[in-house]
Amino acid sequence: MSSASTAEPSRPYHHGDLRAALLEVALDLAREGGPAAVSLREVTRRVGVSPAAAYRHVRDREALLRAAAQEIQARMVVPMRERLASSGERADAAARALDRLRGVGLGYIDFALAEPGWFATAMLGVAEPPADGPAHAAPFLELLAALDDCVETGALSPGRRRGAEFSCWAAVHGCAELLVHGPLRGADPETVRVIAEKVVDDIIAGIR
Amino acid sequence: MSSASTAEPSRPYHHGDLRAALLEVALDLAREGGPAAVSLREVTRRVGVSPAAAYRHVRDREALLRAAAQEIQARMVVPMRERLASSGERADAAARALDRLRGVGLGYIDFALAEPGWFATAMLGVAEPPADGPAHAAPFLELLAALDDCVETGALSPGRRRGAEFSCWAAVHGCAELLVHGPLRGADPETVRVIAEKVVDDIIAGIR
DNA sequence: TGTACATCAGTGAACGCGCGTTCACTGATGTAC
DNA sequence: TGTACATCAGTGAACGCGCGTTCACTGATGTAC
Repeated sequence: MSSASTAEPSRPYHHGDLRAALLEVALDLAREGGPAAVSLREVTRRVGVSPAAAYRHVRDREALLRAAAQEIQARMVVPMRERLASSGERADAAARALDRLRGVGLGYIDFALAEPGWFATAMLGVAEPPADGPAHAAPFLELLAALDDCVETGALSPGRRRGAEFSCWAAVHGCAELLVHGPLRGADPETVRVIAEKVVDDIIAGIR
Repeated sequence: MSSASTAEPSRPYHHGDLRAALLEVALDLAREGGPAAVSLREVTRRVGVSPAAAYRHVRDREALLRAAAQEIQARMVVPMRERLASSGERADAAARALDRLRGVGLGYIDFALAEPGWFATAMLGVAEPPADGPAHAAPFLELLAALDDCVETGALSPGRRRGAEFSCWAAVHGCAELLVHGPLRGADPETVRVIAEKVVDDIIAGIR
């Protein structure tokens, strides 16, 4: 029992782990109303603590927001991989790599549609990656891996690899942004799915 | 002189045309700091009028912001056409149509990079088109025309026309968004230009 | 042409809101003897 | 094992900010006679 202090930085002082609680509520607020909805006053209010208490665990509002962004990025990767798993078994390694690339793109769009508040918040973390974290966002790393896989399996010629990550990211990100905020927001899921698949297929065709 | 009341709704009462002045200053503020920087108090302060005066000419803050968004959209079309004009004379009508399509995309990205505050503001007008304006934003109409031109000149098969506008818009919009807010913001103009051209060329290749 | 009147653009003050951040404090906890 | 002490997480109140919007008003203008 003397080894109670495990890997987590949780300290059962007064609250237990206020920092974790703040982050959790910040994620709730971001989910409901995007980054603008994350205020230190509302976060501390929901946790049941005075506003000033937050400053023992977080430099300022922006630091909390960036921590939330990083957490969201990590969660984004899950649906991007799930789609891969559901693509079934294919004999052709190149075809599998392309499926994976497609899944990464569609998973990105799915996430944006399912969690628009989180999606908008995650972008803040892309703009300002945390000093203690990776330079590239997790979803972007997922895309890089998928593209490299395409080259290795021969689905994408090495000559066409350069800059392909940006074209893919741009198309998929723009699609997500427009579906969430653009003139088609609120369209029926069927239509949305068709459009998302066309955008992803078009950009994959374009980089090859 | 009795026909002084021309087409414009300007009335030389106290200020002259306060509505126009409010809109102009709103555009200034949006240019400097994006939509969040457009507050009625700051707008009226700069015009030199009391905050309440604005309510004689504008329903509320959001209405002014939407008016600004529509004006920005109209201005966006200019660089999108300029690129077309500078593409020179080409014998092949199909090649000219593709040049035009390319110019529309690159002009869109150029505008976003040159005027990020305006660009962000313009998107609000896309989400909520004004009741008295067109259903589609001006830049989007420009894209539709360029694509139709491609079909007419044979640069794009009619079968591939459907949905192409969304793929193009998504790629170009995502590219702009990422160049302005993403990890590459602040990159040197040379790099930015290369990336923008690759994204545009990739998506055009993809829809054909 | 001159005067009385109606109109309504713009005023000034106030309402109530929420925010981020700071400060001296208090009181529960962990630790040293 | 028991007590004194140091630590520092959390408090409560306050600072100063800016915002959107409303209200009764005042005063310059256009118009009707």
